[in-house]
Amino acid sequence: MKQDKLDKSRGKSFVSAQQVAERAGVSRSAVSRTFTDGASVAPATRKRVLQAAEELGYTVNHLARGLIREKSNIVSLVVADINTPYQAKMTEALTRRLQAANKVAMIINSSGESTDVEMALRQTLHYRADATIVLSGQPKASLIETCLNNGQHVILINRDDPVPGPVSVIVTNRAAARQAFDMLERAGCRKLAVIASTVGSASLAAREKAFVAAAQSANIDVSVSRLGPTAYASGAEAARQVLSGADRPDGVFCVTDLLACGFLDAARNEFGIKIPDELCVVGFDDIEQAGWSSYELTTFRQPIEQIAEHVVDLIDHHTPVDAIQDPIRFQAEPVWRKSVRPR
Amino acid sequence: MKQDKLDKSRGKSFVSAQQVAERAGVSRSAVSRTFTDGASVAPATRKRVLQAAEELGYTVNHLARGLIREKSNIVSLVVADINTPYQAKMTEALTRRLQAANKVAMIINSSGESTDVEMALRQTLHYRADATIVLSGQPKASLIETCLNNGQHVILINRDDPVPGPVSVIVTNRAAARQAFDMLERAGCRKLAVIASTVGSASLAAREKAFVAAAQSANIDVSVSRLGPTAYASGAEAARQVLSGADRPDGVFCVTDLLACGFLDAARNEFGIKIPDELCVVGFDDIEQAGWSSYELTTFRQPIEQIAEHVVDLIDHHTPVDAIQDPIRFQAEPVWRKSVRPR
DNA sequence: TTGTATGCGTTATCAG
DNA sequence: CTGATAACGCATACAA
Repeated sequence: MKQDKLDKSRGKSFVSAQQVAERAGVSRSAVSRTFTDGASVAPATRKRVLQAAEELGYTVNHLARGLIREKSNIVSLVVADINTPYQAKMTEALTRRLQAANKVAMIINSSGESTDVEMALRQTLHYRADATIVLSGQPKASLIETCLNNGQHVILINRDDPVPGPVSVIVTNRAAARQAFDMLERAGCRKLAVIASTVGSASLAAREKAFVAAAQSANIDVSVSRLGPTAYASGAEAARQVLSGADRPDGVFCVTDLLACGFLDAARNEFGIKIPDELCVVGFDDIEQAGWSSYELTTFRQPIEQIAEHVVDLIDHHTPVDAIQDPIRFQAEPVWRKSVRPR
Repeated sequence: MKQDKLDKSRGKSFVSAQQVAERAGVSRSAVSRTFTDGASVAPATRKRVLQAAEELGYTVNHLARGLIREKSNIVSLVVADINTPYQAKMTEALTRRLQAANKVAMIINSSGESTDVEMALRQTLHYRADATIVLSGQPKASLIETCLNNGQHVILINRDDPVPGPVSVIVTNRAAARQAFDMLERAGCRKLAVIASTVGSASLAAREKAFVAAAQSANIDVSVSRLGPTAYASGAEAARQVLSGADRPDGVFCVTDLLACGFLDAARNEFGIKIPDELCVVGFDDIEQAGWSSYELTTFRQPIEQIAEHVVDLIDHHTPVDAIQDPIRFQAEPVWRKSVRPR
């Protein structure tokens, strides 16, 4: 008996409620009740159980608990480029708030191939996640439906696909892009360029199109460059192409801050262009680097904390919806720094 | 009967092996065997099961599987500043490789308070994670021991605490710091400064001390600044303090690239100092921004991919160790760019 | 190869 | 307030 307990405590294996019950001299149920919120258990019993648990190093097995409660408290985050400043920030906010709501984040790295997103969603199902938050990739509608059918909550962030079922949370891309045009137009820019990317999501495409539309309806010349992923190097490459031509643009809208940083660096260091005197640049996202003194980039801030808060709320209250939902929109606010001439 | 199946398939709830078995006209075990590697099942049966599963949208419940196999395939990652370039990169590499090894990463955000790390480790136990990888924070030895006692693998990355039990993976901080000194000394620097941080981990402290020791044994003057967390702003602030004095240093070792970026920006943009002509700067980590053309920072690269590969290997092979293990060391290689004068 | 029976660690239900 | 018992979904030893 005693021997058995000793073995267990050293035995490199998890302690069960049964063992705690034996040590405390109560039933399994008493132990269970001690660890479930709102269960009634006498203070004395509770105390004895708690002590036994402490001594044995007992921890409730959430795998088993999730099995019977049909609620795992796991939320999966499907994300591709966690190492990208924007995604990293979003991931940080989401995991922090999820944790505060007594949930835990399982992160699914869907980098690269198209099959990966599929695998990712599969994992989500394997572990019976209560919800899936998609930050990257374009999951097939059929897979989303599977998640939904299994009672999972599916939340799409900044991928405004016209898929019915999941809840979409997006930022006011079009309005912000129009505002970006206004900024540049008022700064006196008369020849514009927008730097987008080849792997653009719906959000990025929306920014690009809205900007172009605004420029065209104001009869101002615009060109569009897409040459590479949404990364620093692509922005620099775009600058090389766009700025080496005869008539350079005097105003540029980069669909992403990362692109803008690359563009700015190439423009200044390779072409010796003065920002914002000769060229104005507007970015999007307000990543940390946008505020660094080498960039001082005028951009649009995504309200990441608000988005994260809202998403976690959504999951917590779990309003199951059958109908097609309108996406929830958050305002992207302009952040004035020094890459655009004032007024 | 039939009605029941229909209800289940629409009923926003997960499908069980039982339901698949009924539809395929086989036993539960047949279904189970179809989905377990290396189990013997007739091709015909297998096919029928697979089809039924497909139709019903069945997915193996890894929670239940983990319960009986005593192996959840969950690995938890304890990390504080995921939004920091270095940690983000490491997290990306780890999650990607974990996934390739058929495991899934549960991320525990241990930002802020000291109790958080404790809570984090607790979560790790709740979900019966097979292993815990600690990237941030200083978990109490007692908690680590609890994890170990429960048969978990504990891996500490870049926190070379003298705790027996867990496996430590670290980078050759001291050697690299000495090399940093050599770089600066050969570049002709005669008055040095090291920029560290107030919340320094053991790794950061090791870099600082080794650099100072090297300088002192060569009879070269060194000062140490620690004013803030390991962040861009702290580096900039350090520059303001260090460079406003009468006799400025002509060589600086920043314990982290993030600090170095802040230092460089302040030095150039606020003091008009020419890098590397008037001042040489060396960083550590080789984050992406170190390669951006505004910085061109000479630094030391942490072999993140190698580390991640090794860590995942370690978890896969699960060599249980009772003895105190020597930390596994990886070489941090110098990356020459333009913030240090050549020769 | 297949099916039956048992157990994994929990919690919910129902008597007491 | 407490204890016995039946699920939860799955994998396996054993018998067929």
